[in-house]
Amino acid sequence: MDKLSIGRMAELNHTSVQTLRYYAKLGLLEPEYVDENTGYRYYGIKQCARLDMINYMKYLGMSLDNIKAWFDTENVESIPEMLQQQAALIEHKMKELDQMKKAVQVSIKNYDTYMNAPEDGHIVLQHIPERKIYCYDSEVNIYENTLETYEYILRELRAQAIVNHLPMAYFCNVGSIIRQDTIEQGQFVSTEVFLFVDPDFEMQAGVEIIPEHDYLCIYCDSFFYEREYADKLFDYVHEQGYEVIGDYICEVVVELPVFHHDERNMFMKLQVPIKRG
Amino acid sequence: MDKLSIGRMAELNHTSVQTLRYYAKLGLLEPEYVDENTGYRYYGIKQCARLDMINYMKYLGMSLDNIKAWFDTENVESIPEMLQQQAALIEHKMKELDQMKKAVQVSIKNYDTYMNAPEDGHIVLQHIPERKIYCYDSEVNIYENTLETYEYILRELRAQAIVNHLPMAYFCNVGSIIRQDTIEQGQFVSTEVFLFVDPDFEMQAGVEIIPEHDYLCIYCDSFFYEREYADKLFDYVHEQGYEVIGDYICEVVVELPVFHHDERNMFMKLQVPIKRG
DNA sequence: CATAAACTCTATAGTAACTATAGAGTCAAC
DNA sequence: GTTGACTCTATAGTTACTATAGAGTTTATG
Repeated sequence: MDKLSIGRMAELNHTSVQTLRYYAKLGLLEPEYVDENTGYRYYGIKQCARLDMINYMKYLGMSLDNIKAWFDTENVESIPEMLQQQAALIEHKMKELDQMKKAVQVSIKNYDTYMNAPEDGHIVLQHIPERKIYCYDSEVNIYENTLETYEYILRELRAQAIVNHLPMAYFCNVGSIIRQDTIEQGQFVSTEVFLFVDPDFEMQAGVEIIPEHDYLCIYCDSFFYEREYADKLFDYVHEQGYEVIGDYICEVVVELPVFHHDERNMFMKLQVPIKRG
Repeated sequence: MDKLSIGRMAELNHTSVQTLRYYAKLGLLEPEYVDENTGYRYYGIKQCARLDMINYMKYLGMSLDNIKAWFDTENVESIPEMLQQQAALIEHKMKELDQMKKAVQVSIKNYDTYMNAPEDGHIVLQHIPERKIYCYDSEVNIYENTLETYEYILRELRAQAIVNHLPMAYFCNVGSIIRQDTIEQGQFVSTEVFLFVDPDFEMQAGVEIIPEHDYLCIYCDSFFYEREYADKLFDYVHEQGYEVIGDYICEVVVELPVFHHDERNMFMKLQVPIKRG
């Protein structure tokens, strides 16, 4: 008496008939009574308790397999431990999401920069606050070689970043750097690439701070024009009587998911810190 | 020249050969050159750019299908919009995780209460701070009927909670309530069940506050002994000359995932607010 | 009581983003 | 020329279900 058909049971518990059949198959929740002739499943109302527990454990992020194993052992003492594990798991997922959120925010900011960038080739003066980067020295001059070398160097930077457990999120904002002394020697040579990290990222080998400064900036939409545009930038610096007071940076603002033969399509912001000479 | 075998390409990009084959099959990243005779895939180093973009978009939470659709349209203008969508999605997931975290914390707290509970049948005086509950009146006396009726009433409470968009998280902490006036009439009758909600849960129909008070409490490990234990509690109240100053509450502290015939196995904390008479 | 509508059964395929395997063929080095 | 490492296709498995087909059962209505 008081047996519930599978449909009614599903309805009462806001689930589907298929789900109940699936649970029955897994041995997670077997109907109280099964008609031998028709194979019809009939549940007792008290079985809702077990279904509630399944749903609750599912909600805590456990897999059906785990839940079943749980029910099979019926070990009450280890409940707090498993709850602690779930708490840790949730904490971990939250951190991941936090990283993702940051990554998206950086991308939004960068696309905004891209959309509102001054005309290509136009030089602008801009105050840029302090930034933190994670640098990798490839010991190969980026500008002596092709886009292919650059790709290899980027792979190495990434490998380094992975080895040092930097979150994936940072990978959307890379750049290359030419040191002040190299520039002063009139050379356009760089062996270092970097990625921007959070201001609160811990200091360690490879991590350095780029101080706040006034920068002269020029935007450039192709890897192949960087040199040309940078020359223009430095010409301007000298023409206007500015003095270079730090490293030159080529920041990749966005990479556009539009490919010419699968090649990178980058939008870069070339920048050099200056003061009135 | 400079073609990468699938293994090398996988290695450079910290992914697996199968993944690359899978992407090729989906048309997401097709090798630059495929040997007609052997079917061997060969990639160009520049194709890493596309793979980077795939990984980045994946990291933002997009599906491969979406990514492909994206590449196929190559619509740069809608990038900010899609980034905003991803941001919203992440925000939503974070809220969900937050609820889960709360649920786990409540469970941890409850199991702690359970593990450290005074001896079964022992009466203790305890100060309990203000709590907020979401109440549902079934209009059926819980104590006149069986566990089965209780199950049905719980289903109704849950249905109500779902209609009112209460998060699932709250469902791990339910109880029933007997109003003060009913008790004063010497009746042990309740038609109301509830679930605890966050202190910051918005006030609405069904939500009420249980004020802070000193409570006499007794713990009980079976649905069937509630009446008996509650009697004991009230006897004690009178013996000791206390005065009941609010509603009686039967709080289900934990439900143990140990089933006798799939039945609920509850650990309850019966509590009545009092003052010195 | 007959019929129709609603329900249930089993079995199979599909979902997403891969991983794992078998069995056959290919490449690079010694 | 042989070995070992690599790659190919094709298939099955993963999770927690959903969807479907085709057959049988229960319930409501006339």
